[in-house]
Order: sequence, then C-alpha cells, then structure tokens
Amino acid sequence: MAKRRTDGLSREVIVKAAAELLDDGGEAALTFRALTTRLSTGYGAIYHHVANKSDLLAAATDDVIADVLTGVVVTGDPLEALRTVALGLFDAIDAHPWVGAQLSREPWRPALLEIYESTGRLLDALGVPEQALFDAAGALVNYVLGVAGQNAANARVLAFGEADRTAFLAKVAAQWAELDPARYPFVHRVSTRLREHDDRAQFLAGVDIFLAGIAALR
Amino acid sequence: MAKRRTDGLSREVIVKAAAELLDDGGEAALTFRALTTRLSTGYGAIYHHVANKSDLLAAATDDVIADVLTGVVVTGDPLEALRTVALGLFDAIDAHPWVGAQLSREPWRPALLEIYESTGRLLDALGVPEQALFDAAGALVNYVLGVAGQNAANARVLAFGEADRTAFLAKVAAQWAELDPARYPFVHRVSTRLREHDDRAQFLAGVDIFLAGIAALR
DNA sequence: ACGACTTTGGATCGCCGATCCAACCATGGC
DNA sequence: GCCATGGTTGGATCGGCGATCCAAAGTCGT
Repeated sequence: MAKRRTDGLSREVIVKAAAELLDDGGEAALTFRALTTRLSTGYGAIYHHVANKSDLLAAATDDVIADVLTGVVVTGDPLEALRTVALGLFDAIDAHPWVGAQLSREPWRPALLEIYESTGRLLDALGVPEQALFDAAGALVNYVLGVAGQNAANARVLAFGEADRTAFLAKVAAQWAELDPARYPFVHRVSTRLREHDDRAQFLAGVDIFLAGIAALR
Repeated sequence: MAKRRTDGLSREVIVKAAAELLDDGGEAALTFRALTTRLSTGYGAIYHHVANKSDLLAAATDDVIADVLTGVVVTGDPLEALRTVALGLFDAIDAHPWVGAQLSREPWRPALLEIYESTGRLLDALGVPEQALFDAAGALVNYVLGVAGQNAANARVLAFGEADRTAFLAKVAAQWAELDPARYPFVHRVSTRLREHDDRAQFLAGVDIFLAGIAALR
C-alpha cells in the first residue's frame, strides 16, 4: 500500500539516476533492482520509459559525450582545438569510466556521431585533403576509443582488488621487469617508463603523434 | 547415472571448447551451461580447471593472440613487419570478434603483453628514439585496440538484426546523409565514403598515419 | 587392498533482465 | 459532476545466468 509517486517519472530522470549509479559503483551497480530502489518505483514504470538496459546505458553515455563536446570552446587554432577536444573526452572518460567501456562497445550511436563530427570538422579546418579526411578522422576516433576502453578497464581493476594506482603500476612494472630480457626485450626495457608514466600525458603524446602523421600526409 | 568421462578433462580442452562456442554464437553463447552440455560434464568439473568466466575468456583470447603473433613472419623491413603484424591482428579480430571486445576490456594480460612486445620491438628496430618509444608503442597499440572494439561491436550488430554488411552500411550512410548539413557538415559530407569504405583498408590507412607521425618524431 | 587425494557431475543459491498484469489516476465527453 | 478511457505505475513472476557446494567415482602411493 505504498503511496504512489506524483512527481512525473520521466526518461530524463531515469537516465540521470542511472548515471549516478554508474558513477558510484561502476557498471555492475546499474541494475533495474537498484534503479527501482533509488527511484522508489517498480520495474514497469522504468520499462515504460526505457526500452531495455542497453538503451539506458547508451542514453547515459550520449548525455555525457554531448556535454563534453558542447562545453569545449573552439579556439581559432584547429590544432589546439583538436587537442582540447581530445583531452576533454579523455577527462570525461576518466571521470566516468563506464562511458569508455560503452563507447568501445556500441557503434553508430549519437555519442559517436558527435565525436566524429567534432573531430572531422577540425581536421578539415586543419587542411587535411578531402581524400584523406575520412580515414584520418576514423583513425583518430579509434585511437581515442582504444584509450577509452583501456582506461575503463584500468578503473575496473582499481575499483576493486587493487589499492591505489601508483602501487598497482609499480606491481605491473615489476612483473615486466622480471620478464626474460631475451624473450621480451622491449617490455623489459620500458618497465621503468610504465611505472613513471602519466596516462593523460601519454594520451596527449599519442594525439600529437597522430597529428604529426596527418601533417605528413597533407 | 550417466557414465563418467575417461578422456582427461583439461583446462586446454575447456578453453578450446569455449573458443568454439564464442566463434559459433558470439559472446552471449559462452555460458557454463552450454559448456557442460558440449563437454558432457558438470559445473564442478569445469570450475576445477578454470577460476571463473573472466579467466576462461582471457585464456581463450590469449590463445588467439599468441597464435597470430607467433605466426607472423618478421621480414627484414621493420616497417613492413609492423604493417603485417597490425593486419594479422585485424584479421584475427575480424574472424573472432569476441577477441576484440575482450582486448579492449581486460588490460595487463598476456595477450596485451605480447602485442606490446611485438609492436615495441619493431618500433625500436625502426629507429624510434628511446624517449618516444614507450609513447609511440602505446599510441599504436591503443589504435589497434580501438579498431578491435569497434569491429567487435559491428560484428555484434550484424550477427543479429541486420542482414548483411553492405546493406547496413548503406542504411547508416543514408542516415548520415540526411543529417542537417549546417549542424553536421563533416558527417554529412563523408557519408558517401562511409558507404563505400573497406574496413581493412581504412585500418591500414590509420596504421600508416601513425607510422608517419612516429617517423616525424624520429 | 586400503586410505588419502584428485577429479567429476549435478543440485542448489542468489541475482539478473525482462515480461506481464492489476491497480491507479488524469483527462475529456456528456 | 461523473464515469469511461487510456496513459502510468508498482510489484509478482519467469527463465537463465555465474557461482558454490558436496557426494560419488576414480586414481595412486604404500
């Protein structure tokens, strides 16, 4: 005989609640049971506004990405703007790792469309020839998606099991250092850099490598 | 009172059966129930050899990647070898999309270690300076992972719901073409290229962009 | 040949996404 | 002013999942 809600339950409210659950407890925390509890409602009410769980995840992701891309101020320099957009995406995914996992899983959705549009337009402004534009945008977006997925995976590891990032990196670096230098010369050699590296800086270094490659094609 | 198996059930056999299930029916087809049926055994027997489902997926992925990287013949030219390795990974992920999804989800596993090692060693042979080696390898690997994830996602879309690739691409391209050119100038413009593009060729174009960028750093 | 240890098969648990339906309530025709 | 109608809501329920647990069956050392 619980009382009925009077404040309209809307798709918007549900998506927002879903995003909060995801931020708080990771991807595993988003369940319809948890949603009914948080929203003090039942399954039927939620399913009335949302098709299924994929729909919900995708909608939440679209929201976050749209916020990032509309929030970025496009300066006069396309090169600088590209780096800003890329960093904005990185930071958003860093703050909401579930977005990263979702992006590298559901293609052809509004979020990805917006990312392609922003990236492609800036590459065009940069003077990339028509011929190479499509491939270049695809490559850059895929790089961002790759980093996004790895970031999300790392966040999952750190969320439960591992103490802090520094200690975890040190552990993996130690494993790399202990590998046979004859069989794994590269990994063995760069283990120190792994321990000391900064994800954000390395991400930007990758963007710059890509931009240099684009410039070479121009 | 079913008879007991006499051919030793081993981790190897289980991982192989898991890979077959994944190849046949996608990621959703890998369940312990399906495994018990296919192997004519029970849950206990499987859990005796395998820690959990993640362990199983990771082991199957490691197998596929190891096969690719050991199978690639390294020619004299490091540049050509890098492209060969990248294409080998692309083809393997194309043939087993679940590998792509897994790679962009579980970091610090043997499969990714092997990929880093192969990539890094070849970049080193290419003459990339010590300073840039770590970042360059990271960028290239992340690009491959990004494509891997998208490929896996596309395969999932095509596996159920959509008829064939050409028709699906045409549909998405049509949606892109119908977007407002004022709001989505880039996406609108390249919609034709989307319809006509070849995934494999575009992947290789992206690899070349990165290699050009890395050469610029040299 | 007997006991300790390993391996196997299946019953069972708790949780999940999804479906379904009865109760509820705002709105509009009369 | 009242009741029929159709868009909402809450919760019982279903089948399937990963995981745990245990008794039975095999294996091996002594």
